Amino acid sequence: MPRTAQLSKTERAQRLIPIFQHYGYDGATLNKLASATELSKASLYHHYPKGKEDMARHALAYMGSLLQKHVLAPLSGPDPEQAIQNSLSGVLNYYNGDTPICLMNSLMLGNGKTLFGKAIRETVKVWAKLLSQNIAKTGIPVIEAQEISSQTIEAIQGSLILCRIHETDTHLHDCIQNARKNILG
Amino acid sequence: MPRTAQLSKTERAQRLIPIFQHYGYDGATLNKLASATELSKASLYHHYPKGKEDMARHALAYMGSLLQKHVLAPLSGPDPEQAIQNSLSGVLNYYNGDTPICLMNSLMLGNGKTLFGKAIRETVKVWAKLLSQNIAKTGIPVIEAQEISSQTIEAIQGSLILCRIHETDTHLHDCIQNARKNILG
DNA sequence: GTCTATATAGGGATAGAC
DNA sequence: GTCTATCCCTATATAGAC
Repeated sequence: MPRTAQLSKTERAQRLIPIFQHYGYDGATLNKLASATELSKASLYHHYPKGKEDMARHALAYMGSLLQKHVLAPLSGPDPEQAIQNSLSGVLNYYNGDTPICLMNSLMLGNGKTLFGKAIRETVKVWAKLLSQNIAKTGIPVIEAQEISSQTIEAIQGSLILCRIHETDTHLHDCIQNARKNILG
Repeated sequence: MPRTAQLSKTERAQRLIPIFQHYGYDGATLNKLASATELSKASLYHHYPKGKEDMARHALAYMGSLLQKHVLAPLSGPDPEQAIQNSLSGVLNYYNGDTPICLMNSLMLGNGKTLFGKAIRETVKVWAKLLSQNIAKTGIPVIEAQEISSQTIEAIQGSLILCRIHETDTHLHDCIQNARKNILG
């Protein structure tokens, strides 16, 4: 355990994330990022030599690790129905604010899309594939399982949009409830 | 018909919109907006005295008029099932690119959210209310109709996110197909 | 590893000629 | 109604002291 820095790498990522979520890549200024981390702009460059791009990359990587932990890893369990159940619950832990926001979505505009669009696309593909495989394992035809998987992820993303618009978390919770019903009966 | 300007107000709005859609409010620079309209930055200020805020406001207003025409007006028809059918078809006309993008969604970050968040929220509320009223008129209990309406708009927004990520329009078309089935059987 | 100070570019916005 | 030229400010990034 390094005892040198005031904030650990993880803690810094946790401070950077809300800025990118609320302002997007182009709207996230170094002044905002410096305030959030309680560092000077120059100090930020010590930790993130390539500047804002590095900061966003680390923020995205940290959220990627949380997605892995809460949403994707559960989909590798032995029992498909339990796996889906756990993964859907994990979605609520992954998107966990009063008004939950998807960092990947916030980074899909302007320079953010140019820099991270490909990585985000691949992440979403992995999620959709793992979910569809589990749905198929419950006895649903593969083609149909793929459709349900895709619709589920779309519903989650859509609910997050409405959460952002109405500044609430109810749409996401309702969405997960519906997903449970639709997939698991 | 004024024959003075090279581009009409509507034509200018049509040029500004893609910039705000792809870059968001903060990412849409005056240089990009000037290029898109084939005007100098100074000329833009003649048409939009308050600058970028005015440009985004006009872009949003123009898309609002299209939403009214394609999606909302049909919901005032006499036959609720036909109204829903026409409105869902209208959604495909409203979001009409190779990779359809929602301007309101692109403006829900950073300064865009500060400036237009309230107006966007009200627009979505109107849409949800009109849709739910029509669903209720088909004989579905009001509470349930509200849920279906909300879920439909969420599904549309979610499908647009996936269209943006995968650079396609298929998710939106599939979404509208499913909405037809879900609501109209 | 942190900071102040600074360099350089680009952003939004305006003046004023045509 | 359009433009060039300009202004001021902020944004990103770097230099170099501590």
